[in-house]
Amino acid sequence: MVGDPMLRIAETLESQLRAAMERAFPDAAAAARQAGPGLDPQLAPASKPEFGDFQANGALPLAKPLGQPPRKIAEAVVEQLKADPAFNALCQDPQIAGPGFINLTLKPERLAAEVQVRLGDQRLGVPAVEQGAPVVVDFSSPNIAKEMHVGHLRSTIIGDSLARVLEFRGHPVLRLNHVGDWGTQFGMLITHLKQVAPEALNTADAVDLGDLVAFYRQAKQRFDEDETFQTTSREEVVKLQGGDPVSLKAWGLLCDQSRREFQKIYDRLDIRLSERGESFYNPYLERVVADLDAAGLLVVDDGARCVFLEGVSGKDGKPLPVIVQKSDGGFNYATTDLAAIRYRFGADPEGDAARRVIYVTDAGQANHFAGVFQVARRAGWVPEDGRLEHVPFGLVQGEDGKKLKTRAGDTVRLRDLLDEAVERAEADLRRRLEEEGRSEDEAFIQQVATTVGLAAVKYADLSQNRITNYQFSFDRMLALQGNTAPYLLYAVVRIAGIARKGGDLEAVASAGSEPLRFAEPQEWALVRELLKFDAVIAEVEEELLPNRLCTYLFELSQVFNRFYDQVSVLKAEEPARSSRLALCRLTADTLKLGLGLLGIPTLERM
RNA sequence: GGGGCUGUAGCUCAGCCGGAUAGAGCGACGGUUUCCUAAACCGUAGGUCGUGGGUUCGAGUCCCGCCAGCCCCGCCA
Repeated sequence: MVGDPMLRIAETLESQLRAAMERAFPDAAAAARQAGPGLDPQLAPASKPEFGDFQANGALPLAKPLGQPPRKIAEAVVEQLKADPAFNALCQDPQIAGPGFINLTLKPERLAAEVQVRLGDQRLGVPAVEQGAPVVVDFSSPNIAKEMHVGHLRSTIIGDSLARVLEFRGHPVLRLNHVGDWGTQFGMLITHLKQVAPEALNTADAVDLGDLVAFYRQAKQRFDEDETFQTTSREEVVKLQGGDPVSLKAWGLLCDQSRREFQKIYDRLDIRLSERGESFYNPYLERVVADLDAAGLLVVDDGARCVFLEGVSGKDGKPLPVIVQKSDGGFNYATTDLAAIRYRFGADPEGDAARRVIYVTDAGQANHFAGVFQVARRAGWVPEDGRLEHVPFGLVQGEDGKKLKTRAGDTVRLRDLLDEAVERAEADLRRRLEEEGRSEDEAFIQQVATTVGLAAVKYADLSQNRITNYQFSFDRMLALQGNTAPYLLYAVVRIAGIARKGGDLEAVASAGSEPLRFAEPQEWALVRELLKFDAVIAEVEEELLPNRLCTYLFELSQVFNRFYDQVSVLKAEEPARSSRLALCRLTADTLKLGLGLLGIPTLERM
């Protein structure tokens, strides 16, 4: 078990700095400890490479209380630091800069040693947690009888990536597909089909998914316009939820059909997912309502059973309700979500015993989840140390800046999007082959086009901070230049090329090799970039922001491309050659692992 | 009316616990290939961080007001 070298260095430095500050200013330290956690060295990664590896800003806030200029304070701290042999073993002489920053640069041999450690480590310096309670990641969640469209892409890809990161860290992850297979929509659809296409309700594959989508649209329209249809649909839902065999059979057929279509998309995108739809929680709904009642949280209002939220008021200043049972007796999505929360945190045979539950849905549902989470907490269904998190992402907007709506008909189907991505990647590849006079067989072209096209789609989505809305654009999403998946894949390909031309990447990673020797600034830049990986993974695990990983991998690729451009590897003399090969090896491993955590496979040639 | 999110270069976006001269990509302009894949590299131009206050040694970042866009607000999910 290697631990997390860079993180450990940061912690070591922090405690050394704190000790130095306390020796320099014992009175201030005592006072700070009295008031709170004590003196804070404010250690942070250096904001610019020329400042070294770390900067400590802790001298500045002391200027006022101590009545001394901050640079003088920094000098006193530095003096104490230089008296610490452990510090001197780690760092070069600290520099004081600007108004009173203390800049720290790690000793080169220390950095080289860290690279060496990671070369021999499968996990590249990222520690594995002890196996603990499961983490539930609820993502993708398409609706039965609807086709997956671009809106589902974000949830699917972001959720998958978060699950991969959590799994890599060693958490047992439950990837749950909370498909919309229950509720009013089925009442609508079954009622409509009974009238216009009854065969679809008792014969498998009597209609295909495209037809089903059309029927759904018609049913939705009738539901919005026709009060009688609305009532019949609601009755149908109650029958279904009550276990009526005819309704159940029809429902089962519809689900099977959609499920097969979803699976095709998941297979293409290499998404692993356990289906556990809304219907799964049906047997628990009554108890949810009963227990809310027993807890004294339930209020009947206008015939509906509600829990009124604390701290959230609606139009008239009245608290906002979460409706858990409709006036017609039917349950709705809030009830299902409550049952799901309870089940996921619940103890083993009747639950998942999770400690962290993550929902990857669009930001439009933020209010809904805030309400449901509050009710679950007040009902006592979230354990003390349980984390219940909504991971919202921005809406996919049309060219008009408005939400892309299913009903509007201008939705881009996910399968069409993926097809287009692969086609564009293929056309681009064929053009390159032509220009470069290369000749490749058809299998190679298909393989590369598929990988590049799908990677471009995934990366386009993941590389953006998920919280902001984005305007859907084929050109932007499928761009193959700049900060895109192909740029990262290309860096891997370049390293594979070095290996093909005689660079032994296996040997440099074996134990007992010569110490690494670096001299060029491009080498040091790459070393420093490589050593950030573990901190990035820790951050993604905590913040659930895959774009941080994307940014890192892009920067690593940039630094590598500069290195590759300006420093030759294979033609270098020893020991530079082996040391550079080692950097190539670790870069490739880091990119492969990092891209893998984004759900993107790499290539040897492209 | 209430609530949430967003507003940073021509466009699309990063910007971590408040830290030094606000960064990328695209687009524009100019350059680099007898050498490991040029899907690359280097350079130039481009900014009142929506706006007005406040907090403090220091604010794109925190607090308040305002403006703009999007989303949500009782029996759809």
